[in-house]
Amino acid sequence: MSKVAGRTDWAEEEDDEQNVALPTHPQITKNKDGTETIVTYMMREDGKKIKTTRRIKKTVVKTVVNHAVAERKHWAKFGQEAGKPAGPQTDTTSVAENIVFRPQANWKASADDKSEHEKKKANLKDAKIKCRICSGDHWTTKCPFKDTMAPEGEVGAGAADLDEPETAGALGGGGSSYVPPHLRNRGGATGEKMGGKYERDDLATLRVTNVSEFTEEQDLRDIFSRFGHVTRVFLAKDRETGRAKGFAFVSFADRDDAQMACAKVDGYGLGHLILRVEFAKKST
DNA sequence: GATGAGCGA
Repeated sequence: MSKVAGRTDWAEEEDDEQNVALPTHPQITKNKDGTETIVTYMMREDGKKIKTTRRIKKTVVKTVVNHAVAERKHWAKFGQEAGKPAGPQTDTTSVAENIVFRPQANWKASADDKSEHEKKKANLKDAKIKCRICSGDHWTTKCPFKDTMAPEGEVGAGAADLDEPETAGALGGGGSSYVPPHLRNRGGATGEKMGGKYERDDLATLRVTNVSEFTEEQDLRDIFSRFGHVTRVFLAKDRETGRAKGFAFVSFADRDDAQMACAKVDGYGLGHLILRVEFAKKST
């Protein structure tokens, strides 16, 4: 002990060959300088006794004690820890700094930002929307006549395609030049049901449900790509939180591969959940 | 249990 007192390090381990019964509780000695020396003994699996001496500096901290937690600390240990003394055992438990959750310091500001954003959005919504085809209060692209009529002052959609082949998609017509990626290049070699029933070529698309929120698109790609060429993986996520919503779409180049994957992956366990796979239906 | 997002006025 006197040897220990002169040391500057706070913890050390040393073997002890003594053949006496080991104390089951830590031996705590209060030192004059306000520190405490805690000596614990334990038996290692190979029969060696380990004596651990720790010298700690006590700081007075006012702590809010959760009574349920405090009470649990006195429960008898069970399982592999059965019979061990109270408190963390150094051979199985490492005690680390308590991690405290702190909301962002400027959370209020960011909340304000958001409401600003919402306001802007609302303003946009309130702004006058007038369909360029029928002058109704909807977007031109949403016009019920967009397939049959061109916006006022413009040539028909089909003719526009011929006149301006560089605009990747004025097809489907309807005014706005923007065409979302998945609708571009329609009229290519892919569409079997160009009659207009399918918004997207979903003939070889599987809907995967019961997907854990920890799953990523790559995980799904890894699973499905062994059945054939996966052309697209879409994992539905909440746009606000970024959390996976629990379902996904996986498209194959070949419908037969999709069929096989559907049969094989349905019921496959990913994470803690069991995947459910079926052919996708047209989205609403 | 859930059938994808995207622009624009």
